[in-house]
Amino acid sequence: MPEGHITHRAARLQGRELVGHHVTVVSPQGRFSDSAARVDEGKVIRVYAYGKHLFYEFASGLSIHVHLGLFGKFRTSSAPFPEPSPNARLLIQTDTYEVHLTGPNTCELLETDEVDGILGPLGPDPLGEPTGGDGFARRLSTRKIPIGRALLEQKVASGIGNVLRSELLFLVGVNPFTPAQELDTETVERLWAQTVRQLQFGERTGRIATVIAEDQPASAADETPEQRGRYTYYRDGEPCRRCATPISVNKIDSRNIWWCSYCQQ
DNA sequence: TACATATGATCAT
DNA sequence: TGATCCTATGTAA
Repeated sequence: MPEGHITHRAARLQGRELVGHHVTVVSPQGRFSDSAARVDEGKVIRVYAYGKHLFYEFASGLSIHVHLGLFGKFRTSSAPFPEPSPNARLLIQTDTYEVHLTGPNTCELLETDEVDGILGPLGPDPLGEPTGGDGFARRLSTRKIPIGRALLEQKVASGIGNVLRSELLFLVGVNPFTPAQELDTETVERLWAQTVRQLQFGERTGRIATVIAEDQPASAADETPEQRGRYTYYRDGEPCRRCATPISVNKIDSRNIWWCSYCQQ
């Protein structure tokens, strides 16, 4: 589920319903109960995302910090509300709308300076700061590690996940194992521009889909949901949509990365 | 019933 | 590099 587009989309859609309202905050599962009680009946003044982090800011100055991790999911509903899962870590309700959160990596209550401590180390967010390309380039220029690894480091750019890193490197024609600092300026600029573009598209649609019309197969009936609309992700052994070379897969730091050995030399 | 797997990140060694 | 945390789902046994 969660790359940067998901948190930004969640912040936009949930913020529309929650900001300005006094909300009920509880933790059906129990592990966030003490914190929930401290903001229960409080007024939400802002819901925002930075990279993969999402914050609900209350008039009291306290903020709920959520990071979905690999398993976290939001479910939102209008009244009448469904029965909450007993695993729900967090449940936020107005009279007419609710946010239901399961499986987050992080769900904690923070003071303002603690929020700053979370945001401080993060690299530019392509959705929050589309003009952050210079900062992105600066951070890459000192890294000897493979670009495929650097893209997942949230201090390089915040919001890129495992789907997008494979797709981005295909779109700019770069081999994932190229040392980050060896990329030329023009390539890094194209990489940033694609990151902004793809995350913006994902924010609007709720899904990372990178394939342009002329590369789109006539029938996608035999494609899995993971493969659909993507050049490389989960397509190992399948023909490249541009050159028909079978897509390769390898591990970088125990996570799969897919690429085309012809288009990305 | 058990196991594998997943768009993440941290901490210990 | 490996262990660990978090949840849901699909497939194997």
